[in-house]
Amino acid sequence: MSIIDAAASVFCREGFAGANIDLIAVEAGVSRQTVYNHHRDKEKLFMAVVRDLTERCNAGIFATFASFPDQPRDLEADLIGFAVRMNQNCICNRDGRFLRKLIQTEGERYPELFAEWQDQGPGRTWPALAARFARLAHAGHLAIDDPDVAARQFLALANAELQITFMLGGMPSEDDVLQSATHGVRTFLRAFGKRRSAAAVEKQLASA
Amino acid sequence: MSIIDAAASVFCREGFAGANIDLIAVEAGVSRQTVYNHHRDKEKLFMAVVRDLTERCNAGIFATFASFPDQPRDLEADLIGFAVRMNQNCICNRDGRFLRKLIQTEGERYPELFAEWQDQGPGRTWPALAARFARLAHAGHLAIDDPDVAARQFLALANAELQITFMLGGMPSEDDVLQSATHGVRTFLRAFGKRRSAAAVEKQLASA
DNA sequence: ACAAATTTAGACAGTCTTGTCTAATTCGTC
DNA sequence: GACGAATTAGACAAGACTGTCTAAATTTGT
Repeated sequence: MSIIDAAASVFCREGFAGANIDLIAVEAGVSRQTVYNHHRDKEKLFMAVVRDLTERCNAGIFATFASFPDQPRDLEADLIGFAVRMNQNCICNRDGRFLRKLIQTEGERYPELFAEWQDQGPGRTWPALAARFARLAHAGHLAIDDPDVAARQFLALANAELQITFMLGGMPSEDDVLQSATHGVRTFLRAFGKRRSAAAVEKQLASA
Repeated sequence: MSIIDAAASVFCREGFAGANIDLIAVEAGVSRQTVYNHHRDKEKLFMAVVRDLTERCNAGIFATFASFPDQPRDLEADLIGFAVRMNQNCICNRDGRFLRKLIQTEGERYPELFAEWQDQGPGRTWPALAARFARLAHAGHLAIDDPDVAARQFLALANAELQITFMLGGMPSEDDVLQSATHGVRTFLRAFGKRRSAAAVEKQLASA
């Protein structure tokens, strides 16, 4: 395991103050001095960890975006699949859990570092997801007013039942992820799906 | 400020490992020895803090539940008001932010303590909120299959746009809270509101 | 095989923290 | 005012951690 990986693990488990450089060195399989050679001090090491995690998470998120159902065959099933992949590959995986925890625990202590994360992370991924939903709406598959709002609500709904697990830093089971995604997507489609509205049917009735 | 309050503040800012008992004593305006007299050691003090916060947050949540719109005049406006109160009085206030942060940062280290929180907190509040929505549905104001799912999704939607602020431990502005609640409730009602469905109108058409 | 660069083990000073102890002081109550 | 309980300041030992240093060992490239 690389020094950065070991450091990520220890920083997450113990917090910045509680993290022990000796332990990081042991876990990385190197001597303490090597840690200090590569990364000047504890704080620099921490920054390197956050940057590394942000980068890898972003890569995972954009890779998963590539599987967004732009031309859905079964909209509900396709969106559920996408939500599940999003969770499994980006939010619940090692990097995602670690990054989230570091942001939560140390975010206030390093404003500039996490401002950078916000720009590079959500600042780039949210609009990208919103654009996908906008295209889906434009193609007639959804009825969306504000794609940015819809994108945030999509993720919020897909994770609605995993909140407590996330809070405690745990890893939800595959079943939990699937169930939360299923319920979330169903509600999302009840809100934004393009069933013929009652008004449209009435109009059709009137013209008949 | 009481010892518990000061400790909550310091534990949240610095984490358990980084929290300094001297600092807690100063912030509480007592001597270090008094802290040790009241709470045997750091860990006991931490437990007392979590218990106290859980209790106060629960009280606030149930107090806010009392203002749930059981007989809504304007369902959208009433639910938005409820969502805003929920956020302002329970989730974004001092106790709520502190408790959330302690759960996130130290949850894994004290499984039994936070299992207790889960039982006493979400374990009691979620079903209570679900019951309110069930009643609202039974009275004909909403079309809900599973009130537990709906309750979780209601909160997820109401907070959908505050996630990043929560992650960083920040305090969203009143405007942000109102906007997130408004968008969230609108989507919630698009999904669960009782407009006549297209199917119902068709049935009416067929019988005519 | 050799030279340069890197890594290692271990010692080390300096700092910080926890939790205890003691003796003096303050507070509440009668 | 007097007595018992609580609080305070400060010293203290024991332990932990960071970051540096040195000399030996190992790896790397040629």
